[in-house]
Amino acid sequence: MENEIGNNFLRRIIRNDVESGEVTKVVTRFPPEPNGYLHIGHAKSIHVNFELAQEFSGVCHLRFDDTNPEKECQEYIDSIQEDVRWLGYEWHGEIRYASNYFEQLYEWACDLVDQGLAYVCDLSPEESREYRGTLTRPGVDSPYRNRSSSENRDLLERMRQGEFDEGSRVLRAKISMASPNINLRDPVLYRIRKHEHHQTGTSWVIYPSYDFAHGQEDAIEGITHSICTLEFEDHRPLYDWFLDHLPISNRPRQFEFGRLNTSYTITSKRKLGQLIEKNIVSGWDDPRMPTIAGMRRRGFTPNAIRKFCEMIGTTRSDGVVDVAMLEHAIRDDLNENAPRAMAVLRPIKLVLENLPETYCEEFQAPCHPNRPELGTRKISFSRELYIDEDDFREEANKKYKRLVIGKRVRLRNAYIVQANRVERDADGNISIVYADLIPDTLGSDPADGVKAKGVIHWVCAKTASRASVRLYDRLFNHPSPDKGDLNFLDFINEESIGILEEAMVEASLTQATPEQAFQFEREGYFVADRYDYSADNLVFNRVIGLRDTWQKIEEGV
RNA sequence: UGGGGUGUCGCCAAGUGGCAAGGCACCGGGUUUUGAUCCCGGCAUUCGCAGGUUCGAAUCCUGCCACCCCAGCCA
Repeated sequence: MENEIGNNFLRRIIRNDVESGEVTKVVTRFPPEPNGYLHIGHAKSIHVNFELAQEFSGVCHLRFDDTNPEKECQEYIDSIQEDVRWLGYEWHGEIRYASNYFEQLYEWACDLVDQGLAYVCDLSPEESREYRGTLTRPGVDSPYRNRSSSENRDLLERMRQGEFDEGSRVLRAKISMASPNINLRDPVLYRIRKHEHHQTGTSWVIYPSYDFAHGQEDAIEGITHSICTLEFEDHRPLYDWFLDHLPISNRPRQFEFGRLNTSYTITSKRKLGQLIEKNIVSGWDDPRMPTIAGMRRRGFTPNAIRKFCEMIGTTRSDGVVDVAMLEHAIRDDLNENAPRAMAVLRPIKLVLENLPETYCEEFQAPCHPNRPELGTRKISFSRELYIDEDDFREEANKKYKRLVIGKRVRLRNAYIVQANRVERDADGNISIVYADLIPDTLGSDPADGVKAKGVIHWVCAKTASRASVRLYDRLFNHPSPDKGDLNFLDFINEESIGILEEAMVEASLTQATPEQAFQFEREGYFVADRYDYSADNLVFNRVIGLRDTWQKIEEGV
């Protein structure tokens, strides 16, 4: 297994711990705050935590770090659980909540107070900021720093009783205002928030801070390896400080890895929220969103997302992963697993004039060219077909391998045809191409030896169904839309969605199920929309196009 | 100018003193009833830079440079 997915520093650390007997049962956790939808960056974290636990026969918890009721709600709790499950992971035991431990956390706070290691501070938020100092200047002790334990205890209890206003007091650890690590300058442990909590209702008006909660939550749950992202590295001394000074026997240890950044993508919850507010996208699950829900609706598979996470590795360096890698992951999965079908996105009619009006034939076409075990599906063929307007030109150079007047082309899974002439509509656009079917070319080359240059897809006009096809593309046209001073809103790709209402698809596609993915041959991978697809309202989303070297050639000319 | 990190091909990433894996992207060629897939080949004399130690350094030492994170009663 380790050869399969390579090596990384976390795996090495855990392996050492297990081999040395330091750790007997590996326990990790994925600890999201329920204040938004999960995105591709979370997927990496989920993957890291669950896979590591699995690899070492351990377990992984799902814990909601719900210490800030103002930003959290049940909708997010529900969506997060759904997304984790959809990705294919099952957490160990019940869902955990930081709020399950509020009483214990409070007791520990009292403990610190009794030890003279925490105090109630009456500084306002503004004053507090001034006393904290700056990156280069040490902080100054709060005038309330030396209150007696009993006074602190009294004040803390009254904070809990709701006697004081929000912002008027906090409980702080007494560490050092001169620490070069700003997180150690008497950090806040509890703040007053008279806000209903989605889990605990109105039973609390004071809430623990992240720093005071996280390590202790880990200890309570017996977490052995607490894995988080790099920005928490400066908090580790504090994480350890609480464990050192509280009556806790478990020793979880924190390790940090580099957050995922992907080109042409933003993952800031605030900014993603703005896209929704400004109606640039339809919601958290818009198929262009980098959220798990969005990617799911777009047609990504859990398998592809997991593969992607393996591909990018886990390190302590922070870089930007090319979104092309993500695109590769989904193409790779769908190429292997998606059944093929034919769909004409921009139809023009092809009439085979040498066939009788009533001509009708049926073929069995393989569902997958490289996997015969996936079976076949029935496709029908008649005098009138639809082909894509891009697949016909009245004249073209020899690089163009599709249908041209006087030339031949193979109809995928069917006969070779030769174009004769066109008919135009009132606007002068080609509306019908007339052609002849070359007899006896089903599964073999023409008797006259004149082969077809290329292959195009088609659908039978008699049996095809109209479908709505949504062509999605990258949401941004800049590789780092929110880097530095850039405003991501300036780089919205206006062509990130294109809706084709008149696509024509082969009859078998009326039998799809929502979220089923197909390769529309020569076009790309498409998925039946999770919500809007039904047998009488065919709606497909383009997940990703096929690799297109022809387009490169054309653009290069 | 304080503290904590990171620097290996365009991107991700192995490598942990013995002579630069792999993937993505890209470029050639072959197969092909998808201009797809697949297959074959190419793609870092060099590891941020400069010194030093060593028979030997991406790996050890010294100095420098660049970039990221931290001054929420957010997580």
